[in-house]
Amino acid sequence: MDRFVAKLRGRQALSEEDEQQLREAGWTHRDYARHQVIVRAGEDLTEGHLLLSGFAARAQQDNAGNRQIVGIGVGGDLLDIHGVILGRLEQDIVALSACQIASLPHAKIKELVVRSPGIQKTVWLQAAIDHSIQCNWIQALGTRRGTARLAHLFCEMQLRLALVGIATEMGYPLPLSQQELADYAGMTHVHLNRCLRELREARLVSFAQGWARVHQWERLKELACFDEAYLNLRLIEV
Amino acid sequence: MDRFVAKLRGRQALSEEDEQQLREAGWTHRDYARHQVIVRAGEDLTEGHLLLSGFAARAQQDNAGNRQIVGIGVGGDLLDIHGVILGRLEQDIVALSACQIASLPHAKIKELVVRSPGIQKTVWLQAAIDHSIQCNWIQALGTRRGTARLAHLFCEMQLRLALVGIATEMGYPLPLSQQELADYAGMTHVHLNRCLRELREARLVSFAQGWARVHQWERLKELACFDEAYLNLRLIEV
DNA sequence: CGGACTGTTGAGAAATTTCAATGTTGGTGG
DNA sequence: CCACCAACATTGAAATTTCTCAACAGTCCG
Repeated sequence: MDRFVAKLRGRQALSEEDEQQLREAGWTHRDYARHQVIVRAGEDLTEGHLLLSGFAARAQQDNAGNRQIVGIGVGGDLLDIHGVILGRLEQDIVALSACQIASLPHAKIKELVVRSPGIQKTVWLQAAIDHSIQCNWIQALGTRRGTARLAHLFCEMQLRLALVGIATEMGYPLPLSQQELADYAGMTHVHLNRCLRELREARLVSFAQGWARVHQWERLKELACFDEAYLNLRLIEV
Repeated sequence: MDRFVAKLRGRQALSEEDEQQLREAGWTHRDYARHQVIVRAGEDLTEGHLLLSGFAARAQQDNAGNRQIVGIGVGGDLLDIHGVILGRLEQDIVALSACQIASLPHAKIKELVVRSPGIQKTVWLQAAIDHSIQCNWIQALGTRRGTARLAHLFCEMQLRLALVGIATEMGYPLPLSQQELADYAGMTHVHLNRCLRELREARLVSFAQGWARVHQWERLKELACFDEAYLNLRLIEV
């Protein structure tokens, strides 16, 4: 059942005992449809959410109604680590596709973390990688524009999804509308559309009907100034 | 000596015992001058760094040489929490002003965190707030431009510095050159200069010689669509 | 005094947004 | 099966923002 708990284990060298504890912690499984809200901003939060399959967005809205997607979660991601300590999130977490979610009460998470150094490390590691991804996205927003910014996005997704076996040589799913992608990339959907066309015509990446395909990895990386070190894809020893 | 350890305590309700443990953990004190590198990107990292006084920037550079400041640390901030688990950072941490730093070996940090739930909570809380700040900065970069983006920056700094008693009704220090501020705001220093002028002429904020002063807090907040909830300024119970 | 860094301004070029219109697709009910 | 509607995608053109290039003033320091 929980191939993603196993995935976490494989990546971060959890012991069998830790894995056992995780599996039997008493996860509640729930399915969400596209556009359903998984966690609502500002509401009291008593459970942590693990995304087993599908795509989820962390979206923030300001008083003026502008929406910014501040992060995208993919299979195997803990979606609201920081909610455990704060007891709420400032962002909505929204399903971008059909999602399978496993959730666990905060109390139980805290207990697991205290009891097992391996689990604690796993959680911290995910937090550290999330942080790293955000830093790099800030860099992309601040220093790159148009096509280069999008190139970064497609590079990052390619690697994150390859890690969990979702991206193949046929490309990968990325179930966002152009409007949603624009909310993530920090540009208007009109401009996004034109940038996508440029990338397509340069035969670097194509994106249509929620499916992305990288045609020229090296040149795309170059355009994006993409350095994958920040994703910490290789194992880290305890 | 450690008024900032005490500050952490005050804010997050550490027990006296925790505070005692923190104080006596064996911090190494070091002073840095403006522009000195405190942590270098990619190098092995064996200590965590607490900024006692001064300002520090997390700065990231890409192959093309573009520099982005992804965060600013102020007195009382743990600068490299995530380095504890990753063993290195992808960013340089650079002193923006004279800085007093207290550092502690990772092993000791891990030990403290395991031994004391209060300290663990303090560290997590800081990580969660850092995350929150980053999310909001991503939102600012993605949805606001020019003066509104800067307005957000000045609002945030006002509150973060007021919390540690640095911002008063006379304003607050912000020891960045316009070039550095531009590297943070994701715009050119030329454009930044013009935006600063606009803010000054609108009598919302003034910034000169490393000193910022907010003249019309409410109107500034409004321009920035600033909602301070994300800073979690109020206490959170254990 | 000269040199480096910082801040300021102007003007034209380029990127991006805004507004508006049109095409395309997929689903739903008749 | 078709008509129709609602998202979604695409394009054009003008307005606005931002960048680039270039020049110049101020300050600090050796």
